[in-house]
Amino acid sequence: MVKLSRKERKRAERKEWIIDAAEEVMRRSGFESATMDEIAHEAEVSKGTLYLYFKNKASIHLAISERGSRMLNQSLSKILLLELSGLEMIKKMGQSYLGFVQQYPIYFTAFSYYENLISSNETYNGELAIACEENAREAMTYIVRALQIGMQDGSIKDTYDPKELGIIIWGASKGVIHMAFHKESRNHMRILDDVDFSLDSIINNFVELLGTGMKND
Amino acid sequence: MVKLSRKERKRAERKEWIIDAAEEVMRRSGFESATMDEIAHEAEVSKGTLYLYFKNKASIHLAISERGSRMLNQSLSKILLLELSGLEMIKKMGQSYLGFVQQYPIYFTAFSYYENLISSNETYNGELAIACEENAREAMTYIVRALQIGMQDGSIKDTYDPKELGIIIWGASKGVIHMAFHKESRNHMRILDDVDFSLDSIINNFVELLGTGMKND
DNA sequence: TTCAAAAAATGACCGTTAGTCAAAATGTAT
DNA sequence: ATACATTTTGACTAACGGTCATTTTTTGAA
Repeated sequence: MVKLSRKERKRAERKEWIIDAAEEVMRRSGFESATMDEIAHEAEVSKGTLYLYFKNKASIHLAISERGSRMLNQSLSKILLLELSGLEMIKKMGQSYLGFVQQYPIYFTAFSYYENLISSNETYNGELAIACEENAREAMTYIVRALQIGMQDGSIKDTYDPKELGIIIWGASKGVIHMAFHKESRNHMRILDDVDFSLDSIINNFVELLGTGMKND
Repeated sequence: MVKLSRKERKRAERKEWIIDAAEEVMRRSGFESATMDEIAHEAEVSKGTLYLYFKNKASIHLAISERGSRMLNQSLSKILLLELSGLEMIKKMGQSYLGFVQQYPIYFTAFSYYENLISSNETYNGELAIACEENAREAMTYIVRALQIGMQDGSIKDTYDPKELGIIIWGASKGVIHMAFHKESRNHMRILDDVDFSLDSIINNFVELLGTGMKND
């Protein structure tokens, strides 16, 4: 049993190593343009080996998304442990999400990609996809928990259903950060060119706006 | 000059015809899976002909996005002509956007796709891409105009910068609709499965929430 | 240490698809 | 009717994701 476990550990390490390589290649070329040959080369294995560890290219992408969402959850979960009002927790989560996106843009790109492909690809049903969904569900529970805390401590209106409000906050945050993020990282999206607000300013105002909307008077 | 114009008109018609076919194929198979051969077959032309009208596959996708964003703008622009307060205009725009997405899901998918690919593909710099950007900028001006009207008629707080608020509203709306939309159209995204709110309910509450946040007290 | 059986890794190969281009078909003007 | 210009065609190429027979490495019993 010990031997099997060592083998498994080695296999897991190798898998992580391949994900590292894939992240690097995708950082350079984007998910579409990254080829399996490139990834294999970067990981210093043959192409065939990639397929011993991952079913196909989409699986590699999913593995990156899973890793990213797990990391994000870790930082969100900590917020619930702080001595804050529910409303402040929600605000903190927004900032935390932004910080995550800024620190690891590759994961944000991966998430966006994931959501676009999920509907059209068979692979997005397997084990890894379920893990991603599970992570997303977990993130949602953190938000809902903070909302419930806020409704209890009186910092957040209790006229909304916390679950529904959670979906709204989650979706809206993603949308705003998506937009603001693209403003930072691209030469395209010219809608935003004649607007010189910083990403932080946009997010802060957004959090303020949502906060006012759900604040208890 | 008249002859040249006729020729040009014919060419433009043919182009629209190809876009129609491409939309149909992508509705069936999704953008990724749609092949140029399929599109050619659907449009009843040879593959080579596609390339006489569009530089490449990405261009066809852009043409669809351009068409969609032009349609959306048309419905947004009408709202500015109504006898409404600025705040009501903004709410109406949100509903209008939702209606558009529900009526023409293919364009919403195209927009999402567009935003994911824009950074990685060369084609997203040419004439069509500029037209898309121009449409997006135009949509933004409608939102900003409504916000300015609202700040003038007193229905919207004037503590925010209208342009910045415009970006926030636009981004947040896209995010919420994106999420709610996927809930409707997919069997995935299981975060949302144990939540049985309707798309309309989510959007209404979102509009309500944002509205409260920017309402003048 | 030796060796054979099992496991892991390899890369030449295959099918598919975006994109090209020489040849064919169609349109136009005299 | 003919010659010239324009448009269309589809066989072809290159590149990529994915496969699998073969080679290399690991393992453990003698």
